[in-house]
Amino acid sequence: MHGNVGVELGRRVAAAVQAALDLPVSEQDALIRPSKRDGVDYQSNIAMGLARTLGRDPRDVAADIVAHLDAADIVEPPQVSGTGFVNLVLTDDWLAARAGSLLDDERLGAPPTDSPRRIAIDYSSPNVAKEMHVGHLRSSVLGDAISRLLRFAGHEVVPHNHIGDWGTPFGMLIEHMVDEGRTGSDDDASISDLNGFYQEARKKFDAELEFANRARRRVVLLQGGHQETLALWRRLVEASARHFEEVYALLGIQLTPADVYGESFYNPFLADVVKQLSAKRLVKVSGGAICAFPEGFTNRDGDPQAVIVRKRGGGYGYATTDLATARYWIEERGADDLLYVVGSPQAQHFALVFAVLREAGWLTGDHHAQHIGFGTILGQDGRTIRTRAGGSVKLVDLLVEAVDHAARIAERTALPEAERTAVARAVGIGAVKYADLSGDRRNDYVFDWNRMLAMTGNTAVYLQYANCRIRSVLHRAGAEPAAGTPVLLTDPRERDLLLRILRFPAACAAATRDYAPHKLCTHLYETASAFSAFYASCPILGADSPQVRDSRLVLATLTSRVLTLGLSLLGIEAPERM
RNA sequence: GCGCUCGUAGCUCAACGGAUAGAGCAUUUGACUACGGAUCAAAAGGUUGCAGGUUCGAAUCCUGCCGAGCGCACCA
Repeated sequence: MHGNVGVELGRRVAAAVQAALDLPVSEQDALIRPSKRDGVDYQSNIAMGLARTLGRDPRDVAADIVAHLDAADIVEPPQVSGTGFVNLVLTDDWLAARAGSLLDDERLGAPPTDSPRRIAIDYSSPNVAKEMHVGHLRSSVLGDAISRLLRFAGHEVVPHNHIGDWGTPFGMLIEHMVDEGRTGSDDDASISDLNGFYQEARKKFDAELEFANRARRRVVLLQGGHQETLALWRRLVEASARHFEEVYALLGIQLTPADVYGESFYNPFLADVVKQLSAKRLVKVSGGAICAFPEGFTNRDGDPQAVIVRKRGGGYGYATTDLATARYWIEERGADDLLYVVGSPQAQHFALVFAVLREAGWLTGDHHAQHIGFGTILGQDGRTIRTRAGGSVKLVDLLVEAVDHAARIAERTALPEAERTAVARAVGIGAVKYADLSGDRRNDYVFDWNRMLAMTGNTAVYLQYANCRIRSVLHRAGAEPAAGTPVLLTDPRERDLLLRILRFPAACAAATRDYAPHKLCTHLYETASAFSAFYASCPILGADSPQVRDSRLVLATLTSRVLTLGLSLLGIEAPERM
């Protein structure tokens, strides 16, 4: 019995098609869909398609399938309806038995994949010496949620944080450190205001020719491995790393210092990448630069689109780094798949890089490389979000503000101070992350405190609150129901809720397959809504009989576990009380 | 100019080629000494940007327009 109800039904229907029509079809071909018809749980849409190839009446084909369907242990006798739909209704007995068996299943019915892969995923990617800003929020939040989902599905996930720690800005920064005398070993704290330090250096770089020249020479020293320069560079990187860790801790992002593979890491491989591409005759010199011209891309003049792998002056750009990165993860680390959680504007860049990788043979048909693009966070004015002064919004400021907003909500609770602080954090951070995850990632969205902290509708707070109500009831009940407690479906809302709970595996699978956390969000919201309806009309502790009370405690327990597990897969906390 | 993404209720968003396109907010109307009302139930709200096409069936796939955003050689 497959944990995903739709998959199990698909197998049964596929077997029926085989038996009735002697046609080989897969469980996917069975086209099992949750039905919107009243009183129908699932439907199979397979008969209409088969009827065409068979030259038969779709209703007859459907009737044939139904006649051969071996699923009486799961569903009521199926009905053919409309133009050839097969309507499936799960039996109450089967539903109740499933509920009982989920009680001691940590995964709530979601089976691990039967084809686990090693997946290298690139997300977050902040820049050294620059404070993290809202521009890094979506990549961090989405990448983290997708990583958690993939790991839960049973894949080996290797995150790598591709930080910007190399290149021309570092000559400028290091030279500024020297000018300011911030070279002593006890000066680390003095670079804590990273943004300010960067801006000072930038200003000086633009204004003073002499400084600019020194900065350029310093880049050469850095890339040439000059010891003192490298030592200063490392101090910058370390100061930044501390800052990243603070933000990740506050935001609940799982990236650690061990996951950092910055641009500098790939530096030793760049020359060889160009050499190999050259040996494969995939590059030529154009305008003084060494370029690849992958098939099928044209630039604005209608000429082949260049991917510059070595710049005119001999330096390397980000395309080369990305090529080296991909090659490293595939060849050195044995990755099957490469995922990049990077904003949609980079779509063409990745298409070009993937094309070059395939032409070079580094990426083969066995590998799956995908750019997981996402839309921009907009301000109330519908433009890219900025501070009133026009600068980029610091991520820490944004998160602190989120926690402050949430603290105002938590103020009227009677919780002890320490717990209230933790709740404010869970609610505030959860609101920000959920706002980022609950819509299709491709869409831009407008950042709006009121909407993301709303206590009704599809928000993290609503889910967290629903869970707290359940936890409160369970706490009052004294003990959680034991595995094997019989479930009785005495009210339609109990059945609705249970059916929803049993669809959790399908929601997880869809969210994972499409790298679409919002599909899980939608499901959690529907689960919480179904619980609220159940809760409003089905007394749990005050149920008419001990049997019904215990049965409802099972439903409440399972609901709480769906919400808690689901939120955790999104990287969001579910407090006991709030 | 070429390419990519998007256009769904007043607003914010769902909908794996399937039946009568669904939620929330806002609006209107009901329900309660309430296991946490931060709730539930119901009404109203749509020519899915426009026009063709493919299909038994299209918001979804194809083509052309209209509109929005982004990208298209040495910043990453």
